[in-house]
Amino acid sequence: MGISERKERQRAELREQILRVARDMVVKEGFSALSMRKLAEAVEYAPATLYLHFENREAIARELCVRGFGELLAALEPGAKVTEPLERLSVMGAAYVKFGLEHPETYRLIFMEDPRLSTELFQGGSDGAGPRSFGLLARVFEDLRSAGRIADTADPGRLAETVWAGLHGIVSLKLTCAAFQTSAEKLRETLTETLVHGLPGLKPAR
Amino acid sequence: MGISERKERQRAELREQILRVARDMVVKEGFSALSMRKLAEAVEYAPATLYLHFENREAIARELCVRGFGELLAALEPGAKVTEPLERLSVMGAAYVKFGLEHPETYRLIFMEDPRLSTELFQGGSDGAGPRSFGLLARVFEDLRSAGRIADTADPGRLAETVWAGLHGIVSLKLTCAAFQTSAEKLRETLTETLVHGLPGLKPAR
DNA sequence: ACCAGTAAATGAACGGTGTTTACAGAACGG
DNA sequence: CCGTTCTGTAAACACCGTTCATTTACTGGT
Repeated sequence: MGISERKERQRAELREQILRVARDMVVKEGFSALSMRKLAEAVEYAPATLYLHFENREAIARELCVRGFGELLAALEPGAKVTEPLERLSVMGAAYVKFGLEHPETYRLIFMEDPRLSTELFQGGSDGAGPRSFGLLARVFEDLRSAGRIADTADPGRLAETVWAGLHGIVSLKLTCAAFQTSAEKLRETLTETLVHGLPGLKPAR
Repeated sequence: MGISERKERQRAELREQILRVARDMVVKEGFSALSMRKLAEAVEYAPATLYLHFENREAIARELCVRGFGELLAALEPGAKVTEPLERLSVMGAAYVKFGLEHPETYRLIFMEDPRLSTELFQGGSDGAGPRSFGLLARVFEDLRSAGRIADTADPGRLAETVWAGLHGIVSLKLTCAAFQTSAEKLRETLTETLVHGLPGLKPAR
């Protein structure tokens, strides 16, 4: 009875091929250039065939989102192993920014296009790539707190969200407003450094 | 010879009406819902007529961008009058975030769509809304430095870019990833507070 | 070996999109 | 009054995502 298995395999294979080609199109020319007709042409099937494997264009984009986020998570994981929390913050932040700049269209797809594309990434208890990667960042501050190195009143979750927002701001501004002069890496450095130590040499008003 | 002036006036009026209706469409349903045909229908002209007033759809979007940024600048200006620099940072930051959340589609158009839409905003010496509003933020740190309240070595421009990126990160994440739990205003507060004073009660590793 | 039934694939259509162009009409200056 | 200039448009072009009736291919059962 290996025959239906082969069919299942072929089905999965085509699905995979569609996603591969779709990914290429997005990476090369952005999400808006992902056309169902061109995609069908590229995989050498009729447009209607795509709808046997995906509900619609958005479903393809969602799948690309999930996989893209998986890559982002993978890019963050090495840095998460650094022991010293503040150094870890630095390394992971740099990895995040690097990923965003090296995969601009993937990053756009996940974080800058339609909210519907990314919602599923960020729900579901603590499994799911979204909460997982967020957890990696939050642990920096949990570790600092449990080591008594920051105030007990500090909220690790909120600090992590703040850092994430800052990193995202750097990447996404670089991707849309070429105007910013400072390099992304220097901005990232200033961000983490200043978030940790405050403004250099700050004195109160007198 | 008031006749050609009247024509000129009528021409400008139609142009303005097109922009008004286009703005409404964008504000209500987002940039992607801005259709030349629907726009033509709404102003009761044939689609081709729109091309007598704008080069193409993108040109309309660019104009909306410029005006939207003008509104943002106007929203920032009151806060820029606050004397105490750190309080000014707080007030302006809050105004920025408020603007982004209250005009999501305008904000998206300026900062999260095609880079081509916003490029012109950020060039041209120190005139232009882009550099002007950036200057407002940079002055916070210039003032701090010239008052001897932060280190001479601190770079006001870089600090301003960092803050801007952080604020933008907060707004744009709120607009695309509903996932984030903390409210935008609390994130903004944490961002500025922490950027100024560093992590609360930080002690070095021992 | 044939037949029924199922799954895969498609051609053609529907209703949209931005944009161009050839043409019509009105209004104006001389 | 005529010729030019400006305004406006219908029609077409080349796309787009999606649906559906129909055909094709194949497989399990007789």
